[in-house]
Amino acid sequence: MSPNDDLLAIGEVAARSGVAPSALRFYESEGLIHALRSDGGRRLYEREVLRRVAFIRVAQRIGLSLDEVRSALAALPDQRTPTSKDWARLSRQWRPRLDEQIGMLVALRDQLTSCIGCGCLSLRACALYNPDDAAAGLGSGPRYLLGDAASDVIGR
Amino acid sequence: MSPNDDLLAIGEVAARSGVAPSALRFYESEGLIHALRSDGGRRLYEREVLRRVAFIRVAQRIGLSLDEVRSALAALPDQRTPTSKDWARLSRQWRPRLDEQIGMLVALRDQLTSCIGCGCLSLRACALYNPDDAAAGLGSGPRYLLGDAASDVIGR
DNA sequence: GTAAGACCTCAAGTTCACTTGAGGTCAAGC
DNA sequence: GCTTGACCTCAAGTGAACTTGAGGTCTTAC
Repeated sequence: MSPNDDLLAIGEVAARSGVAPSALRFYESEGLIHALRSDGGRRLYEREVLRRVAFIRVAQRIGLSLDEVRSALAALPDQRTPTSKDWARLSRQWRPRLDEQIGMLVALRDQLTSCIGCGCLSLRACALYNPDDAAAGLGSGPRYLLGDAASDVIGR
Repeated sequence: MSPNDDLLAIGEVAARSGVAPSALRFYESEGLIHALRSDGGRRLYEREVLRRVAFIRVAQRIGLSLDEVRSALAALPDQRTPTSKDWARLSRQWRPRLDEQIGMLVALRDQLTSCIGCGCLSLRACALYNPDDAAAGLGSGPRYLLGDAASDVIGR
């Protein structure tokens, strides 16, 4: 592999994408991006990787885990460089997710004054207390989500 | 402390709030809630704790860390049981945060088709790539946020 | 030709919000 | 009186998404 066949070193990709080199190595270890190697063993990235990284970061902002991102990326063509149509197709899938998240927060906001403001803040009756499966992107780690278990009311 | 002066055992609080006993102990260790003790050393909770726990969980849904929740709770009166007015005052503070989050997601959605759809997905120009300080609630752990470092564009 | 800096690998550490487990105590019912 | 189940403490583990560090190699510029 010749050293500058329009390929980027990891530092360059890092600078251009705003993603740390360690993160890029990590993404590679996770199978999210791919790099060629120089004779000396250094990573050489095709320009395409910038779009891939951008995709990953935006997907994360929307609340996808890297696992989900990996699945999404798996839908890209394997044997040719993805076109912008390919990327558009992928990102269109975010739409419902975004809509859902927005709806969730709006509902939360609408309930906020009336619900806590009124002093009920109950666990059964209060709409604030029905996160359902909508806890995407809030915090990390194993966690029991509020669900059927929340079955009582605060007041006597 | 008499064993049933209208106080709740940890299991009861757990069942009523939907929060695991281990989490309640954890919250206590973090100074978020407080418990009296029985002669035998068991935790006895005042009814008020249910509202406190509810507050904590809702705050988390909005994206606050436990650290922030602690600060918020510090604003509650120390010497008397908080009234619903007190709680309302606290939760009103969530409003701007919620508004901001919603705005962020809406902007993201609005940009989505035009931005990725058009194939630009650039790092400098694309609105998708200006998370600023708005990464609240996305994932965990130390992480470099996209910022000034993201300073280039994908296309040549 | 050599010094500096960019890069390599691999293992271990970090944060958050908890959970799990070990080893033991307390309280209620029979 | 004894079993059972709820509870106790304290230390260590978990998962995601990385970062940090140690110890070493490559490449470039002078």
